[in-house]
Amino acid sequence: MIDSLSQQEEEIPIILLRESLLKWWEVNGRHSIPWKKNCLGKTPASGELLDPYPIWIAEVMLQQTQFNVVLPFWNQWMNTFPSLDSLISSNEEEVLYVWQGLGYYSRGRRIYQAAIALKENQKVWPLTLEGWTELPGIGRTTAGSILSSAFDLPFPILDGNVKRLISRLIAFPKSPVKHVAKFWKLSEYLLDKKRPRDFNQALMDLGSFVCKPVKPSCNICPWKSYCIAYSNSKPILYPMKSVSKKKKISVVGIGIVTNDKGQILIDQRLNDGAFGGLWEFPGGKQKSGEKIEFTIAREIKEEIGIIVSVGEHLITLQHTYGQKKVHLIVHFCSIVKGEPKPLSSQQLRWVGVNDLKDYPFPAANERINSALIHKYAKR
DNA sequence: AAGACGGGGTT
DNA sequence: AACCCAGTCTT
Repeated sequence: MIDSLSQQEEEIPIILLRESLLKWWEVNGRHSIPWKKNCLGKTPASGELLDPYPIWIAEVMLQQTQFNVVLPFWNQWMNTFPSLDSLISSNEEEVLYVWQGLGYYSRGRRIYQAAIALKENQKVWPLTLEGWTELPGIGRTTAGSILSSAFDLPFPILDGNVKRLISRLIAFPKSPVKHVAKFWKLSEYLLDKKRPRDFNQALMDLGSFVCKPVKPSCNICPWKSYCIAYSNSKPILYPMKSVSKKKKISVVGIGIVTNDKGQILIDQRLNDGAFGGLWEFPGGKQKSGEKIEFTIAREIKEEIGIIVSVGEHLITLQHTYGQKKVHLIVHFCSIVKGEPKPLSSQQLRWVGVNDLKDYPFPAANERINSALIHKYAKR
């Protein structure tokens, strides 16, 4: 049972670790976080309750975004939506407007969805892990942060900082990603149950100021004398990475459906999901054993509800985005039967080749568009 | 170009 | 439960 604590780990000196960390934090931690002040603008006493609303907003903003980036957006947010009630009486569009520039817009959308859910729950703030995690956009780490920050309740956290700290502390020889259960147990085990708010913040501060991913400042680390990676080895080796899997190539068949006016059929993707709201030519992923012409016909039947015959090849291109490689194989098609319907997109449109430039396409499609323009110019 | 990252979705 | 994903930033 690798995910439970070994005897050796149960002997790690938690009392000394807690004491030394909190002592370090009192001098060197971040103590000017606006959402961690009470209504008098003071640092709260142990056990004192804080308003969860500003903390919730901050913690969601802090997902994959650094503190100094978040701060101005949080200020703007609190000016625009100072309370849960003001957020509820607003709408998604205004929320996204305030979110503009912060990235990961689904976070903003989920905050709004969660606000609506809270309203239906009589606007009572949850006091349990499940109560928070069932809200959109809140996983276990964010829930633990909110519960410990707002109510000083003893819930652990496990973000990248904590995974790195623990990996180094015990010189864990594998990727934490594969052993999250064990890391959750260790985070809970380490947590000072008498001062969860301060302790979790101290963990984060230690991770961002001292136990950094590169160039950790071990010489000033309060855990220097307890850290196995420091004493034995090189801290920089941890956390271990999981063996990188090679990115898989997917093959996508795309149809240029034309009508007798020489127009081309394009569709607008749904707003949520990949390339939300952008326009594309109909098509989709090739299934194993499928001929690409069949893929195109099948996808167009599923997405547009028409039967097409797949004709001349236009272009094949490769594109890499994120972790994925795609091969796009593009064929002309003509309608054999049926009336186009937007079965899995927002809308369809017949457009002339010269009007394609007026519609936003995913980057990979630009080369298809220029191939089309080229082709039509020669006719 | 490739990896890290927290929540969520899928299998 | 074990993966995989989208989107953004860092290396």
